[in-house]
Amino acid sequence: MDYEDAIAALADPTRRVIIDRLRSGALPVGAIAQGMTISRPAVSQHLRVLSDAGLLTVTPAGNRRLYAIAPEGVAGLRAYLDSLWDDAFAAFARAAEEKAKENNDE
Amino acid sequence: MDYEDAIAALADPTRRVIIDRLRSGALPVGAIAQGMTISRPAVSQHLRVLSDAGLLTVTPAGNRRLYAIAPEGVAGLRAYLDSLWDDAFAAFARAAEEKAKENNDE
DNA sequence: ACGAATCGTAAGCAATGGCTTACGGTAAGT
DNA sequence: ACTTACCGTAAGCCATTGCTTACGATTCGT
Repeated sequence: MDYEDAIAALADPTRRVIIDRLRSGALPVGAIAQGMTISRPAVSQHLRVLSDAGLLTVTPAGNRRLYAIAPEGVAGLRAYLDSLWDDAFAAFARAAEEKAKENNDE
Repeated sequence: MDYEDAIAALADPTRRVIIDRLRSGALPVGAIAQGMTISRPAVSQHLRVLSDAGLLTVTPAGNRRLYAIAPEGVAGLRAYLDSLWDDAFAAFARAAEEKAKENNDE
């Protein structure tokens, strides 16, 4: 859907670190910020960007808020890249064939 | 080469427009810049970023320089996203099962 | 050999983005 | 009820980035 926001969100290295920490499952903000060099509010801001991009889901659990990776958001990006790869490979193969024919002509 | 540079390069909307123009095959700089709102040097700068990220190949052809999408660069990004999707989906399924068991207990 | 075309690069400027500190708001513990 | 813990938001600062104009280098056409 909005793969554009998703790719912009994942372009930031810090946000990829956050995503990596959520690979094994949902975590509250404090646990995510734990051991990171930036402040907790900074992490919150990054989480906001990732959620807005559709890459994370938020589930309030009492005192805390659990963030988890949204598979659908990742799927959107995959669809874009798959389409891009199909076209890129087709164009590449076509160019290679073109070149082979050229070499044959001489 | 690095998927990190590749995703950062594709995060820019203007650079995605450039990539889209190369989907059907290689083009010289002038043809790419044709019809775009930004100046030709600006396009050159974007092409530089995309090449450095391993997303484009450059082949000098006499007076001009032909830019084409590098399938390998796109493949690197796909690998990262595939890995991310695998983990995200596994965590999602695990969480769903966890929740189902909870509902059973009461 | 000379002029035109194609393209990359440098310098400078305006805009965007990420970080920190400070603060407010809600839920849990006692 | 009061304190503590957890978290989001606002304001401000600094670095990065994307754009333009100006210039230099290389190649094609005549």
